Amino acid sequence: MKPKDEGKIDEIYAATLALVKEQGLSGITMSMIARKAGFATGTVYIYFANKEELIVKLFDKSINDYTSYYFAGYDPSSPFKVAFHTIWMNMLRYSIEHFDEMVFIEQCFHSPFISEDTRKATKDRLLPFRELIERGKKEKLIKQHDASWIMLFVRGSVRDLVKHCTYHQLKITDEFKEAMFEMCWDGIRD
Amino acid sequence: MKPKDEGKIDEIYAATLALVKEQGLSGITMSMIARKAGFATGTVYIYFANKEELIVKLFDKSINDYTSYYFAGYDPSSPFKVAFHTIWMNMLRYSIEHFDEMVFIEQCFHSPFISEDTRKATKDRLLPFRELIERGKKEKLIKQHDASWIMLFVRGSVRDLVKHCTYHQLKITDEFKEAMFEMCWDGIRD
DNA sequence: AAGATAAATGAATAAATATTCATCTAAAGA
DNA sequence: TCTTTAGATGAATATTTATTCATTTATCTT
Repeated sequence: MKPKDEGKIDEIYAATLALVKEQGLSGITMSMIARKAGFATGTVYIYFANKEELIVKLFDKSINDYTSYYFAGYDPSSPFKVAFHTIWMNMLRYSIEHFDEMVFIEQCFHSPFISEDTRKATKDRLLPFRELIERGKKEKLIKQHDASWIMLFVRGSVRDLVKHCTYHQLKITDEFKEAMFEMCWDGIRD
Repeated sequence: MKPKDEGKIDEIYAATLALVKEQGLSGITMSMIARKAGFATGTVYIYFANKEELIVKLFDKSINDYTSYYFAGYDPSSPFKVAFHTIWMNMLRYSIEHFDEMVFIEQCFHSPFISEDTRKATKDRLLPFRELIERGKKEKLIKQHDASWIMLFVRGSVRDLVKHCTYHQLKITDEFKEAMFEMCWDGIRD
């Protein structure tokens, strides 16, 4: 018998992400995905029962990717600013290297494919970040605001920044990264 | 003869925005829009030649709304921090009061309806904000970074923050607004 | 090398959606 | 009031898109 080529799943995912970045979730069809991945339309249905399953599985994978990126190399026992810097740079790196995933996740949040519950569950994934913020508050290094407010403040700026740079093909230099980090840090520090 | 009821256009717009917020641009159909607005499907085609025209016109209107909101009551001759505060609060107010428009604009940027050129033209609308930032740099009140970087930093945090509050039905108190403004300001000031 | 099995194909079919249009109102002007 | 005109309707049609399936192809097992 001929074995399933599991690598094809990743090619289908990649094609879908590329198309969503270009056209949005509303602009893509199963045959476009197949063509972009280099297969016949029917092949996609060997790996996914239907369009919804494809979207939902890709969403799960994307959420996993993004969480593991955020906390890569994060050592909770290191000094607060070091730990914060690690996570901040990880956020930036994720947004740059997985820009299409980020766009896809955002689009899914406003789509019939992803439920309210799934969206809320996603927040829990950021628990380690929340704990770090709480620690920073306890150590009196950052402002005593609600941790959610601080997380939003930090993540929001990272994301919009990467979007802008990607759309305008601006190079994200180390100087730029450090300038942005500095603004974030000055914003939250006590 | 029976006159066209131009008020219907706004009802169609409102229905479209509401649906896009719930379902995303991918999840809406012309008959859904008509039903939500309380008309027959065909009625929508009296006011708009087709779906694309509806989306594009609503996009234009939304972009106009958002620019006029941003600069409402803005007096370029007032002290820098006052002027900045005005625009910042306007951004926040727009994001809150026209949340669905904001979501719609974002979705349009990744859709087949809006061209690359249109997207880029949108940036020019923020020229007065850019000029204000340049002035702040000249007066040595804020950091000497590229104005784009500072604009991104400011807008990104406002938007993500409103999204979060809307999704979680959190009340946006005056205390919250001031805390967020303070973080932004501390982030950019020299 | 031959048989068996499941993947791959893409044209055919089903389902969903956009758009039209014959018919029916409602308002304006005579 | 009557006529005229254009808006409103929603069922019918056209178009697009998802999904299936008979056929072909590739790989594994013996």
